[in-house]
Amino acid sequence: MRQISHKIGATQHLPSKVASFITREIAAGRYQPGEQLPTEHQLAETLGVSRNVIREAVSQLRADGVIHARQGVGAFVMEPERRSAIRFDRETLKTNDSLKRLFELRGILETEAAGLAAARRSAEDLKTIKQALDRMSGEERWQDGSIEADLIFHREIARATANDYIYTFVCFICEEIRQSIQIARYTNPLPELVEVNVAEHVRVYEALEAGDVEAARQTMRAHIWNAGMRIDAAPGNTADISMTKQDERDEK
Amino acid sequence: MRQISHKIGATQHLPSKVASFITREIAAGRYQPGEQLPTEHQLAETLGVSRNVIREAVSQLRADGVIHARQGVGAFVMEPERRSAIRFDRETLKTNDSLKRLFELRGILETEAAGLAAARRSAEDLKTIKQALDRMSGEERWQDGSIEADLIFHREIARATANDYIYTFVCFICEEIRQSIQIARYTNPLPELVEVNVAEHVRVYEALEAGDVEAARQTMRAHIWNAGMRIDAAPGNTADISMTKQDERDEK
DNA sequence: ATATGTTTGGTTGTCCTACAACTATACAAA
DNA sequence: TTTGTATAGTTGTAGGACAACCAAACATAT
Repeated sequence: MRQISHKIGATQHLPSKVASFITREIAAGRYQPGEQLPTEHQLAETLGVSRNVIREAVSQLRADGVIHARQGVGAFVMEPERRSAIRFDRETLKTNDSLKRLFELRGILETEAAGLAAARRSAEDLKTIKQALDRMSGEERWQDGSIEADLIFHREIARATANDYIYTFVCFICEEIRQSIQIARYTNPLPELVEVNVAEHVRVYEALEAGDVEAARQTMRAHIWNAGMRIDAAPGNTADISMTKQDERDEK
Repeated sequence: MRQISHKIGATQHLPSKVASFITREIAAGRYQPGEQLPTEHQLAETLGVSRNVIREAVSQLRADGVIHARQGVGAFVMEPERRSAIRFDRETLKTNDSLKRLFELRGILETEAAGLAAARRSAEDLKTIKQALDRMSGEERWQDGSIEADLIFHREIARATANDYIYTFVCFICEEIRQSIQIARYTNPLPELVEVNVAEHVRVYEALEAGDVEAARQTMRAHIWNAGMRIDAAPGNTADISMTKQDERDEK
Protein backbone atom coordinates (compact mmCIF):
# COMPACT_ATOMS: atom_id res chain seq x y z
CA MET A 1 0.00 0.00 0.00
CA ARG A 2 3.03 2.24 0.56
CA GLN A 3 1.33 5.38 -0.62
CA ILE A 4 3.00 8.71 0.04
CA SER A 5 6.04 7.11 1.59
CA HIS A 6 8.70 7.34 -1.05
CA LYS A 7 7.78 10.59 -2.64
CA ILE A 8 11.32 11.65 -2.02
CA GLY A 9 14.13 10.42 0.14
CA ALA A 10 12.02 7.97 2.06
CA THR A 11 15.08 6.01 3.04
CA GLN A 12 15.98 8.23 5.97
CA HIS A 13 14.16 7.43 9.16
CA LEU A 14 11.41 9.71 10.31
CA PRO A 15 12.79 11.18 13.53
CA SER A 16 15.82 12.72 11.85
CA LYS A 17 13.64 14.17 9.14
CA VAL A 18 11.34 15.67 11.74
CA ALA A 19 14.31 17.00 13.68
CA SER A 20 15.81 18.76 10.68
CA PHE A 21 12.39 20.04 9.76
CA ILE A 22 11.90 21.66 13.15
CA THR A 23 15.48 22.90 13.06
CA ARG A 24 14.85 24.62 9.75
CA GLU A 25 11.61 26.10 11.04
CA ILE A 26 13.51 27.59 13.94
CA ALA A 27 16.38 28.76 11.75
CA ALA A 28 13.88 30.43 9.47
CA GLY A 29 12.52 32.37 12.41
CA ARG A 30 9.19 30.61 12.29
CA TYR A 31 9.65 30.05 16.01
CA GLN A 32 11.48 32.74 17.94
CA PRO A 33 13.73 32.14 20.95
CA GLY A 34 11.65 31.80 24.08
CA GLU A 35 8.58 30.88 22.11
CA GLN A 36 6.73 27.67 22.80
CA LEU A 37 6.61 24.90 20.26
CA PRO A 38 3.36 23.12 19.43
CA THR A 39 2.62 20.22 21.74
CA GLU A 40 3.88 16.82 20.82
CA HIS A 41 0.38 15.68 20.02
CA GLN A 42 -0.12 18.59 17.70
CA LEU A 43 3.18 18.04 15.96
CA ALA A 44 2.40 14.37 15.58
CA GLU A 45 -0.92 15.11 13.98
CA THR A 46 0.38 17.93 11.83
CA LEU A 47 3.30 15.95 10.44
CA GLY A 48 1.34 12.75 10.20
CA VAL A 49 3.61 10.65 12.39
CA SER A 50 3.31 9.03 15.78
CA ARG A 51 4.24 10.81 18.96
CA ASN A 52 7.11 8.39 19.37
CA VAL A 53 8.75 9.79 16.28
CA ILE A 54 8.19 13.31 17.53
CA ARG A 55 9.71 12.42 20.85
CA GLU A 56 12.87 11.04 19.26
CA ALA A 57 13.25 14.22 17.26
CA VAL A 58 12.56 16.45 20.23
CA SER A 59 14.98 14.41 22.30
CA GLN A 60 17.73 15.16 19.84
CA LEU A 61 16.94 18.86 19.66
CA ARG A 62 17.01 19.05 23.41
CA ALA A 63 20.33 17.27 23.58
CA ASP A 64 21.71 19.88 21.20
CA GLY A 65 20.37 22.71 23.33
CA VAL A 66 18.10 23.87 20.53
CA ILE A 67 14.98 23.58 22.63
CA HIS A 68 14.28 23.20 26.32
CA ALA A 69 11.46 20.93 27.40
CA ARG A 70 9.75 21.35 30.74
CA GLN A 71 7.56 18.54 31.96
CA GLY A 72 3.99 19.61 32.39
CA VAL A 73 4.49 22.85 30.50
CA GLY A 74 5.92 22.49 27.03
CA ALA A 75 9.00 22.87 24.89
CA PHE A 76 10.60 26.24 24.27
CA VAL A 77 13.09 27.47 21.71
CA MET A 78 16.46 28.46 23.12
CA GLU A 79 18.77 31.17 21.90
CA PRO A 80 21.06 29.86 19.18
CA GLU A 81 24.09 31.12 21.07
CA ARG A 82 23.46 28.66 23.85
CA ARG A 83 23.61 25.48 21.83
CA SER A 84 25.46 22.68 23.54
CA ALA A 85 26.49 20.91 20.35
CA ILE A 86 27.84 21.80 16.95
CA ARG A 87 26.15 20.27 13.97
CA PHE A 88 26.13 21.62 10.45
CA ASP A 89 23.27 21.29 8.05
CA ARG A 90 24.88 19.53 5.13
CA GLU A 91 22.29 20.76 2.71
CA THR A 92 23.38 24.35 3.09
CA LEU A 93 27.00 23.27 2.98
CA LYS A 94 26.79 22.29 -0.65
CA THR A 95 27.29 25.82 -1.90
CA ASN A 96 30.62 27.32 -2.76
CA ASP A 97 29.86 30.21 -0.50
CA SER A 98 29.58 28.09 2.62
CA LEU A 99 32.58 25.99 1.67
CA LYS A 100 34.67 29.11 1.37
CA ARG A 101 33.88 30.16 4.90
CA LEU A 102 34.41 26.65 6.18
CA PHE A 103 37.85 26.64 4.61
CA GLU A 104 38.65 29.93 6.28
CA LEU A 105 37.89 28.35 9.64
CA ARG A 106 39.80 25.27 8.66
CA GLY A 107 42.80 27.35 7.74
CA ILE A 108 42.84 29.08 11.10
CA LEU A 109 42.60 25.87 13.05
CA GLU A 110 44.98 23.72 11.10
CA THR A 111 47.59 26.42 10.68
CA GLU A 112 47.99 26.74 14.42
CA ALA A 113 47.60 23.00 14.88
CA ALA A 114 50.54 22.46 12.55
CA GLY A 115 52.57 24.93 14.57
CA LEU A 116 51.82 23.16 17.82
CA ALA A 117 52.45 19.80 16.21
CA ALA A 118 55.87 20.89 15.02
CA ALA A 119 56.77 21.68 18.60
CA ARG A 120 55.20 18.68 20.28
CA ARG A 121 55.13 15.78 17.83
CA SER A 122 56.65 12.56 19.07
CA ALA A 123 58.61 10.18 16.89
CA GLU A 124 55.56 7.98 16.64
CA ASP A 125 53.35 10.86 15.56
CA LEU A 126 55.81 11.60 12.81
CA LYS A 127 55.77 8.00 11.67
CA THR A 128 51.99 7.88 11.45
CA ILE A 129 51.94 11.11 9.50
CA LYS A 130 54.57 9.78 7.14
CA GLN A 131 52.52 6.66 6.50
CA ALA A 132 49.52 8.73 5.47
CA LEU A 133 51.74 10.79 3.23
CA ASP A 134 53.17 7.73 1.52
CA ARG A 135 49.75 6.23 1.04
CA MET A 136 48.65 9.47 -0.55
CA SER A 137 51.60 9.65 -2.94
CA GLY A 138 51.04 6.06 -4.04
CA GLU A 139 47.73 6.84 -5.68
CA GLU A 140 47.71 8.34 -9.14
CA ARG A 141 44.22 9.69 -9.21
CA TRP A 142 42.23 11.66 -6.70
CA GLN A 143 39.98 8.89 -5.48
CA ASP A 144 38.70 7.28 -2.33
CA GLY A 145 41.99 5.90 -1.14
CA SER A 146 43.96 9.09 -1.51
CA ILE A 147 41.17 11.23 -0.11
CA GLU A 148 41.09 9.07 2.97
CA ALA A 149 44.87 9.26 3.31
CA ASP A 150 44.70 13.02 2.86
CA LEU A 151 42.24 13.36 5.72
CA ILE A 152 44.25 11.02 7.91
CA PHE A 153 47.30 13.19 7.29
CA HIS A 154 45.48 16.24 8.59
CA ARG A 155 43.91 14.42 11.49
CA GLU A 156 47.18 12.94 12.65
CA ILE A 157 48.79 16.36 12.69
CA ALA A 158 45.95 17.51 14.90
CA ARG A 159 46.49 14.54 17.14
CA ALA A 160 50.15 15.43 17.46
CA THR A 161 49.17 18.67 19.18
CA ALA A 162 48.37 16.51 22.22
CA ASN A 163 45.20 18.55 22.62
CA ASP A 164 42.08 16.43 22.29
CA TYR A 165 39.84 19.44 21.76
CA ILE A 166 41.83 20.55 18.75
CA TYR A 167 41.80 16.98 17.51
CA THR A 168 38.02 16.78 17.88
CA PHE A 169 37.44 20.01 16.03
CA VAL A 170 39.77 19.14 13.18
CA CYS A 171 38.19 15.70 12.83
CA PHE A 172 34.78 17.27 12.66
CA ILE A 173 35.78 19.73 9.98
CA CYS A 174 37.55 17.01 8.00
CA GLU A 175 34.37 14.99 8.08
CA GLU A 176 32.34 17.90 6.76
CA ILE A 177 34.88 18.47 4.03
CA ARG A 178 34.72 14.81 3.10
CA GLN A 179 30.97 14.94 2.74
CA SER A 180 31.22 17.98 0.50
CA ILE A 181 33.90 16.42 -1.67
CA GLN A 182 32.04 13.13 -1.91
CA ILE A 183 29.36 14.94 -3.84
CA ALA A 184 31.62 16.68 -6.31
CA ARG A 185 33.94 13.72 -6.66
CA TYR A 186 35.76 12.94 -9.87
CA THR A 187 35.40 16.51 -10.96
CA ASN A 188 39.07 17.34 -11.24
CA PRO A 189 41.17 14.26 -11.76
CA LEU A 190 43.84 16.40 -13.38
CA PRO A 191 47.08 14.65 -12.52
CA GLU A 192 48.92 17.93 -12.21
CA LEU A 193 46.69 19.19 -9.44
CA VAL A 194 46.99 15.92 -7.58
CA GLU A 195 50.75 16.20 -7.76
CA VAL A 196 50.68 19.76 -6.55
CA ASN A 197 48.52 18.64 -3.67
CA VAL A 198 50.97 15.94 -2.68
CA ALA A 199 53.89 18.35 -2.96
CA GLU A 200 52.21 20.72 -0.52
CA HIS A 201 51.75 17.93 1.98
CA VAL A 202 55.39 17.00 1.65
CA ARG A 203 56.42 20.52 2.53
CA VAL A 204 54.27 20.47 5.66
CA TYR A 205 55.72 17.15 6.63
CA GLU A 206 59.27 18.35 6.25
CA ALA A 207 58.56 21.28 8.51
CA LEU A 208 57.10 18.96 11.13
CA GLU A 209 60.07 16.65 10.85
CA ALA A 210 62.43 19.55 11.35
CA GLY A 211 60.38 20.82 14.26
CA ASP A 212 60.20 24.21 12.57
CA VAL A 213 57.08 25.82 14.05
CA GLU A 214 56.96 28.80 11.75
CA ALA A 215 57.54 26.78 8.60
CA ALA A 216 54.84 24.33 9.64
CA ARG A 217 52.36 27.13 10.07
CA GLN A 218 53.16 28.78 6.78
CA THR A 219 53.20 25.62 4.68
CA MET A 220 49.94 24.48 6.20
CA ARG A 221 48.32 27.85 5.75
CA ALA A 222 49.36 27.90 2.12
CA HIS A 223 48.10 24.37 1.59
CA ILE A 224 44.66 24.99 3.03
CA TRP A 225 44.38 28.16 1.02
CA ASN A 226 45.30 26.37 -2.19
CA ALA A 227 43.04 23.45 -1.45
CA GLY A 228 40.19 25.88 -0.99
CA MET A 229 40.99 27.43 -4.32
CA ARG A 230 41.09 24.07 -6.06
CA ILE A 231 37.68 23.07 -4.75
CA ASP A 232 36.39 26.52 -5.41
CA ALA A 233 37.40 26.16 -9.05
CA ALA A 234 35.84 22.73 -9.44
CA PRO A 235 32.47 22.68 -11.20
CA GLY A 236 29.26 21.08 -10.06
CA ASN A 237 29.15 22.31 -6.52
CA THR A 238 25.90 24.19 -6.57
CA ALA A 239 23.92 21.10 -7.50
CA ASP A 240 20.44 21.25 -6.12
CA ILE A 241 20.17 17.85 -4.55
CA SER A 242 16.78 18.64 -3.22
CA MET A 243 16.40 16.52 -0.12
CA THR A 244 18.13 13.85 1.87
CA LYS A 245 20.18 12.44 -0.95
CA GLN A 246 22.80 11.46 1.57
CA ASP A 247 22.05 7.77 1.81
CA GLU A 248 24.83 5.62 3.10
CA ARG A 249 25.25 2.54 1.02
CA ASP A 250 27.41 -0.53 1.67
CA GLU A 251 29.28 0.11 4.91
CA LYS A 252 29.47 -3.70 4.84
CA MET B 1 5.48 6.33 46.78
CA ARG B 2 8.48 7.78 44.97
CA GLN B 3 10.90 5.16 46.16
CA ILE B 4 14.25 4.87 44.40
CA SER B 5 13.57 7.87 42.21
CA HIS B 6 15.67 10.61 43.70
CA LYS B 7 18.62 8.64 44.88
CA ILE B 8 20.84 10.92 42.88
CA GLY B 9 20.19 13.34 40.09
CA ALA B 10 16.80 11.95 39.31
CA THR B 11 15.77 15.21 37.77
CA GLN B 12 17.40 14.46 34.45
CA HIS B 13 15.26 12.46 32.10
CA LEU B 14 16.16 8.89 31.37
CA PRO B 15 17.07 9.00 27.67
CA SER B 16 19.91 11.47 28.20
CA LYS B 17 21.21 9.44 31.09
CA VAL B 18 21.14 6.32 28.96
CA ALA B 19 22.81 8.16 26.09
CA SER B 20 25.67 9.39 28.21
CA PHE B 21 25.97 5.97 29.76
CA ILE B 22 26.39 4.29 26.39
CA THR B 23 28.72 7.09 25.30
CA ARG B 24 30.92 6.47 28.29
CA GLU B 25 30.88 2.73 27.66
CA ILE B 26 32.09 3.37 24.13
CA ALA B 27 34.66 5.93 25.22
CA ALA B 28 35.99 3.45 27.76
CA GLY B 29 36.52 0.96 24.98
CA ARG B 30 33.87 -1.37 26.30
CA TYR B 31 32.53 -1.42 22.75
CA GLN B 32 35.08 -1.14 19.95
CA PRO B 33 34.45 0.59 16.61
CA GLY B 34 32.65 -1.74 14.25
CA GLU B 35 31.34 -3.82 17.11
CA GLN B 36 27.65 -4.42 17.54
CA LEU B 37 25.75 -3.01 20.47
CA PRO B 38 23.29 -5.13 22.43
CA THR B 39 19.82 -5.13 20.96
CA GLU B 40 17.38 -2.52 22.10
CA HIS B 41 15.38 -5.12 23.98
CA GLN B 42 18.49 -6.27 25.81
CA LEU B 43 19.50 -2.73 26.68
CA ALA B 44 16.00 -1.99 27.89
CA GLU B 45 16.00 -5.00 30.15
CA THR B 46 19.57 -4.51 31.35
CA LEU B 47 19.07 -0.86 32.25
CA GLY B 48 15.59 -1.38 33.56
CA VAL B 49 13.84 1.10 31.30
CA SER B 50 11.37 0.83 28.46
CA ARG B 51 12.45 0.41 24.91
CA ASN B 52 11.10 3.88 24.16
CA VAL B 53 13.76 5.37 26.40
CA ILE B 54 16.44 3.30 24.72
CA ARG B 55 15.26 4.43 21.32
CA GLU B 56 15.46 8.10 22.26
CA ALA B 57 18.99 7.59 23.48
CA VAL B 58 20.02 5.59 20.44
CA SER B 59 18.40 8.16 18.20
CA GLN B 60 20.64 10.85 19.69
CA LEU B 61 23.78 8.75 19.39
CA ARG B 62 23.00 8.06 15.79
CA ALA B 63 22.42 11.72 15.05
CA ASP B 64 25.87 12.42 16.46
CA GLY B 65 27.43 9.75 14.31
CA VAL B 66 28.49 7.76 17.34
CA ILE B 67 26.65 4.65 16.23
CA HIS B 68 25.13 3.48 12.99
CA ALA B 69 21.85 1.58 13.12
CA ARG B 70 20.80 -0.73 10.32
CA GLN B 71 17.23 -1.90 10.25
CA GLY B 72 16.93 -5.64 10.60
CA VAL B 73 20.54 -6.03 11.66
CA GLY B 74 21.59 -3.98 14.64
CA ALA B 75 23.48 -0.93 15.82
CA PHE B 76 27.22 -0.62 15.36
CA VAL B 77 29.82 1.64 16.91
CA MET B 78 31.44 4.07 14.50
CA GLU B 79 34.98 5.34 14.53
CA PRO B 80 35.26 8.43 16.73
CA GLU B 81 36.88 10.33 13.88
CA ARG B 82 33.70 10.19 11.86
CA ARG B 83 31.41 11.92 14.32
CA SER B 84 28.99 14.33 12.71
CA ALA B 85 28.58 16.51 15.77
CA ILE B 86 30.73 18.01 18.46
CA ARG B 87 29.59 17.60 22.01
CA PHE B 88 31.76 17.72 25.09
CA ASP B 89 31.18 15.71 28.19
CA ARG B 90 30.87 18.36 30.83
CA GLU B 91 31.80 15.99 33.59
CA THR B 92 35.31 15.56 32.26
CA LEU B 93 35.53 19.27 31.58
CA LYS B 94 35.55 20.10 35.27
CA THR B 95 39.24 19.46 35.66
CA ASN B 96 41.90 22.08 35.30
CA ASP B 97 43.68 19.88 32.84
CA SER B 98 40.84 19.86 30.36
CA LEU B 99 40.14 23.53 30.82
CA LYS B 100 43.73 24.34 29.98
CA ARG B 101 43.50 22.57 26.65
CA LEU B 102 40.14 24.13 25.96
CA PHE B 103 41.65 27.54 26.52
CA GLU B 104 44.45 26.72 24.12
CA LEU B 105 41.88 26.02 21.43
CA ARG B 106 39.96 29.10 22.42
CA GLY B 107 43.07 31.20 22.10
CA ILE B 108 43.76 29.97 18.60
CA LEU B 109 40.24 30.60 17.41
CA GLU B 110 39.58 33.93 19.02
CA THR B 111 42.98 35.36 18.22
CA GLU B 112 42.40 34.93 14.52
CA ALA B 113 38.75 35.89 14.87
CA ALA B 114 39.83 39.18 16.39
CA GLY B 115 42.20 39.74 13.49
CA LEU B 116 39.45 39.13 10.94
CA ALA B 117 37.05 41.26 12.91
CA ALA B 118 39.46 44.17 12.92
CA ALA B 119 39.52 44.04 9.16
CA ARG B 120 35.83 43.44 8.54
CA ARG B 121 33.84 44.91 11.42
CA SER B 122 31.07 47.26 10.43
CA ALA B 123 30.12 50.34 12.40
CA GLU B 124 27.21 48.45 13.86
CA ASP B 125 29.40 45.55 14.93
CA LEU B 126 31.61 48.02 16.73
CA LYS B 127 28.63 49.53 18.50
CA THR B 128 27.36 46.19 19.74
CA ILE B 129 30.80 45.27 21.00
CA LYS B 130 31.08 48.60 22.77
CA GLN B 131 27.76 48.03 24.50
CA ALA B 132 28.93 44.73 25.89
CA LEU B 133 32.13 46.37 27.03
CA ASP B 134 30.26 49.14 28.84
CA ARG B 135 27.94 46.68 30.48
CA MET B 136 30.93 44.75 31.69
CA SER B 137 32.69 47.77 33.10
CA GLY B 138 29.56 48.83 34.96
CA GLU B 139 29.63 45.85 37.25
CA GLU B 140 31.91 45.90 40.24
CA ARG B 141 32.01 42.22 41.03
CA TRP B 142 32.49 39.21 38.83
CA GLN B 143 28.93 38.03 38.79
CA ASP B 144 26.22 36.88 36.43
CA GLY B 145 25.72 40.17 34.67
CA SER B 146 29.33 40.82 33.91
CA ILE B 147 30.00 37.21 32.95
CA GLU B 148 27.18 37.41 30.46
CA ALA B 149 28.50 40.69 29.08
CA ASP B 150 31.96 39.20 28.87
CA LEU B 151 30.71 36.32 26.76
CA ILE B 152 28.66 38.62 24.58
CA PHE B 153 31.78 40.69 23.95
CA HIS B 154 33.60 37.66 22.65
CA ARG B 155 30.66 36.38 20.66
CA GLU B 156 30.08 39.70 18.95
CA ILE B 157 33.68 39.85 17.86
CA ALA B 158 33.23 36.43 16.31
CA ARG B 159 30.09 37.65 14.60
CA ALA B 160 32.00 40.58 13.15
CA THR B 161 34.16 38.15 11.20
CA ALA B 162 31.13 37.67 8.94
CA ASN B 163 31.86 33.96 9.02
CA ASP B 164 29.02 31.99 10.55
CA TYR B 165 31.17 28.91 11.10
CA ILE B 166 33.63 30.86 13.20
CA TYR B 167 30.72 32.38 15.05
CA THR B 168 29.21 28.97 15.76
CA PHE B 169 32.47 27.57 17.05
CA VAL B 170 33.18 30.54 19.30
CA CYS B 171 29.64 30.46 20.68
CA PHE B 172 30.01 26.80 21.47
CA ILE B 173 33.29 27.28 23.28
CA CYS B 174 31.91 30.26 25.18
CA GLU B 175 29.02 28.12 26.33
CA GLU B 176 31.36 25.42 27.58
CA ILE B 177 33.42 28.02 29.38
CA ARG B 178 30.30 29.42 30.98
CA GLN B 179 29.31 26.02 32.29
CA SER B 180 32.74 25.52 33.78
CA ILE B 181 32.74 28.93 35.39
CA GLN B 182 29.23 28.49 36.72
CA ILE B 183 30.56 25.72 38.91
CA ALA B 184 33.51 27.60 40.31
CA ARG B 185 31.64 30.85 40.59
CA TYR B 186 32.35 33.37 43.29
CA THR B 187 35.80 31.93 43.73
CA ASN B 188 37.81 35.03 42.91
CA PRO B 189 35.83 38.20 43.40
CA LEU B 190 39.07 40.11 43.82
CA PRO B 191 38.31 43.58 42.47
CA GLU B 192 41.79 43.96 41.10
CA LEU B 193 41.50 40.95 38.83
CA VAL B 194 38.13 42.12 37.59
CA GLU B 195 39.64 45.46 36.70
CA VAL B 196 42.53 43.82 34.92
CA ASN B 197 40.04 41.76 32.98
CA VAL B 198 38.12 44.81 31.87
CA ALA B 199 41.31 46.61 30.93
CA GLU B 200 42.28 43.76 28.64
CA HIS B 201 38.93 43.93 26.90
CA VAL B 202 39.35 47.65 26.41
CA ARG B 203 42.64 47.08 24.66
CA VAL B 204 41.08 44.59 22.29
CA TYR B 205 38.26 46.98 21.57
CA GLU B 206 40.59 49.83 20.77
CA ALA B 207 42.43 47.65 18.29
CA LEU B 208 39.14 46.74 16.62
CA GLU B 209 38.08 50.34 16.53
CA ALA B 210 41.35 51.32 14.88
CA GLY B 211 41.06 48.44 12.45
CA ASP B 212 44.51 47.28 13.48
CA VAL B 213 44.59 43.60 12.61
CA GLU B 214 47.87 42.79 14.26
CA ALA B 215 47.07 44.65 17.47
CA ALA B 216 43.69 42.93 17.65
CA ARG B 217 45.31 39.54 17.38
CA GLN B 218 47.96 40.27 19.98
CA THR B 219 45.66 41.85 22.55
CA MET B 220 43.16 39.04 22.18
CA ARG B 221 45.83 36.39 22.43
CA ALA B 222 47.17 37.99 25.57
CA HIS B 223 43.69 38.27 27.06
CA ILE B 224 42.77 34.63 26.50
CA TRP B 225 46.10 33.58 27.91
CA ASN B 226 45.63 35.66 31.01
CA ALA B 227 42.04 34.57 31.46
CA GLY B 228 43.21 30.99 31.34
CA MET B 229 45.77 31.75 34.01
CA ARG B 230 43.19 33.41 36.24
CA ILE B 231 40.85 30.44 36.08
CA ASP B 232 43.76 28.10 36.42
CA ALA B 233 44.69 29.80 39.67
CA ALA B 234 41.18 29.67 41.06
CA PRO B 235 40.51 26.94 43.61
CA GLY B 236 37.76 24.38 43.66
CA ASN B 237 37.90 23.15 40.12
CA THR B 238 38.68 19.52 40.66
CA ALA B 239 35.46 18.91 42.55
CA ASP B 240 34.24 15.37 42.12
CA ILE B 241 30.62 15.95 41.31
CA SER B 242 29.99 12.29 40.84
CA MET B 243 27.01 12.07 38.54
CA THR B 244 24.63 14.25 36.66
CA LYS B 245 24.69 17.10 39.10
CA GLN B 246 23.95 19.48 36.28
CA ASP B 247 20.31 20.12 37.03
CA GLU B 248 18.87 23.27 35.61
CA ARG B 249 16.79 25.02 38.18
CA ASP B 250 14.57 28.06 37.79
CA GLU B 251 14.98 29.14 34.16
CA LYS B 252 11.62 30.81 34.85
C1' DA C 1 27.50 -30.47 -6.85
C1' DT C 2 26.08 -25.93 -7.85
C1' DA C 3 22.84 -22.54 -8.16
C1' DT C 4 18.51 -20.59 -6.96
C1' DG C 5 14.34 -19.81 -4.30
C1' DT C 6 12.21 -20.09 0.24
C1' DT C 7 11.59 -20.18 4.97
C1' DT C 8 12.68 -18.68 9.53
C1' DG C 9 14.19 -16.15 13.38
C1' DG C 10 15.84 -11.89 14.86
C1' DT C 11 16.46 -6.67 14.78
C1' DT C 12 15.19 -2.09 13.96
C1' DG C 13 11.23 1.21 12.63
C1' DT C 14 6.70 2.90 13.58
C1' DC C 15 2.27 3.06 15.71
C1' DC C 16 -0.95 2.80 19.47
C1' DT C 17 -2.84 3.13 24.20
C1' DA C 18 -2.36 3.97 28.89
C1' DC C 19 -0.75 6.05 32.84
C1' DA C 20 2.64 8.72 35.89
C1' DA C 21 4.74 13.18 36.97
C1' DC C 22 4.25 17.72 36.75
C1' DT C 23 2.52 22.60 36.00
C1' DA C 24 -0.32 26.67 35.38
C1' DT C 25 -4.67 28.39 35.89
C1' DA C 26 -9.12 29.00 37.72
C1' DC C 27 -11.98 28.55 41.44
C1' DA C 28 -13.46 28.11 46.24
C1' DA C 29 -12.94 28.91 51.04
C1' DA C 30 -10.99 31.13 55.01
C1' DT D 1 -6.43 39.26 50.26
C1' DT D 2 -4.63 35.02 51.02
C1' DT D 3 -4.55 30.17 50.89
C1' DG D 4 -5.88 25.69 49.59
C1' DT D 5 -7.94 22.71 46.10
C1' DA D 6 -9.58 20.99 41.85
C1' DT D 7 -8.91 20.65 36.96
C1' DA D 8 -7.27 20.41 32.48
C1' DG D 9 -3.31 20.14 29.77
C1' DT D 10 1.72 18.74 28.79
C1' DT D 11 5.71 16.09 28.99
C1' DG D 12 7.82 11.50 30.70
C1' DT D 13 7.67 6.50 30.78
C1' DA D 14 5.85 1.89 30.01
C1' DG D 15 4.37 -1.89 27.25
C1' DG D 16 2.38 -4.28 23.36
C1' DA D 17 1.72 -4.90 18.54
C1' DC D 18 2.98 -5.05 13.92
C1' DA D 19 5.68 -3.53 9.60
C1' DA D 20 10.12 -3.40 7.18
C1' DC D 21 14.13 -5.49 6.66
C1' DC D 22 18.11 -8.59 6.83
C1' DA D 23 21.19 -12.68 7.34
C1' DA D 24 21.69 -17.29 7.47
C1' DA D 25 19.94 -21.79 7.24
C1' DC D 26 17.22 -24.77 4.51
C1' DA D 27 14.98 -26.78 0.48
C1' DT D 28 14.51 -27.32 -4.34
C1' DA D 29 15.74 -27.52 -9.15
C1' DT D 30 19.09 -27.67 -12.71
